Amino acid sequence: MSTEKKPLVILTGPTASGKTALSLCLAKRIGGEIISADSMQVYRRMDIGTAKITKDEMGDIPHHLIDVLEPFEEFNVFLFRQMAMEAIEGIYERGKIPILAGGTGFYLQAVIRDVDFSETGERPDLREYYSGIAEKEGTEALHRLLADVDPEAAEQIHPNNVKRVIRALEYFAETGGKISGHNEVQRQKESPFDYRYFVLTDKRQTLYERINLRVDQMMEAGLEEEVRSLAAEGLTAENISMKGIGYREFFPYFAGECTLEETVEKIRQDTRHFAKRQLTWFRREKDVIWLDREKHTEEELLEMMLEACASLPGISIPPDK
RNA sequence: GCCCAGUUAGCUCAGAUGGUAGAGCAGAGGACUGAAAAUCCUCGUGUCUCUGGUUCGAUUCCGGAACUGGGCA
Repeated sequence: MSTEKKPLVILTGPTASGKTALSLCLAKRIGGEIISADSMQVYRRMDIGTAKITKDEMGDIPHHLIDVLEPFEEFNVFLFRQMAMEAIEGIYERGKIPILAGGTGFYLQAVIRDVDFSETGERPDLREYYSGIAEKEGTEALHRLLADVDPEAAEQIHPNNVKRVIRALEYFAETGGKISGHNEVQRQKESPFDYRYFVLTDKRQTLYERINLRVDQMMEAGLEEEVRSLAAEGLTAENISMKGIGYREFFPYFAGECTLEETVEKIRQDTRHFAKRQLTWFRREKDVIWLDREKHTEEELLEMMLEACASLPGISIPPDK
């Protein structure tokens, strides 16, 4: 038991698994504040498509990292980690427990494992240069460039995964070092937190049904209008915010390239695929506590969480009522 | 009732002048360390509708049946 580690609760799971509601219950019981670990809910005016929690639903539980950016602004892990760490510090000062809630596994990992991204930034010019090479000479040619400077990374990254090949090359150009080495160092790090990592899940079929239903509800709630007005602001498929599911699918429709029905079906498909990828990510994480809706009621799940959290440093869980 | 077309993987369809078949989508698994709701990798045996016939051998050719479209009455 390392006493200097700070308490941290993670509540995640695939999209539409019901994280939001559970996170509120938990926050109330353990005196927590919620930090959204979601790459899209940070954007203002993207409410329906991100299934963002409303002010009403929040009640008196403070929420962080929601509605903090304009949709044309960039966002990435580095920024997330920085903002999340600041929020966490503030929560400790208030004597509360931070609850990281959201479905972006990569972001969660950056905080839990204390991954340092500070030594290099983004170089749009380099990215453009390298993607030019990929286009003109082929992905294999680009991959060979990486093999020359960082054979380990080249071996780990598939030639077709141009985005990651570019990042590795960008890293080398910026620092003169190998990204494979950087990753190795970060992987060895011990977490600065005493954390409980909960993953909410359910039977695959149930999850998919819920996703389909939720997409319909989003459409009824006016998703199309939401995306239209964002597009009217000048946002295009190129903006990072518009890469979000439920947004990017509309652009071909606006351009007259497909029907609304096709668009909606595409959103359902993309969301299902996304949920599947999330599950793959969580399965790989160690130390996760699975909360299976197929086997337990919501009350039981909450009890399981409270029990697991009881041993966290500096926590006090008053009995219910 | 007659004529034509179709019936092949969960779906949409391709295909072999006869040697038991393959794409896309769906689905499944995986990777992931400054785009992560992103990006990328891997995985296809199914009574080729049924039934007779021809044939060494038929899902492929011929006959019949069923079903589904379309047309004519």
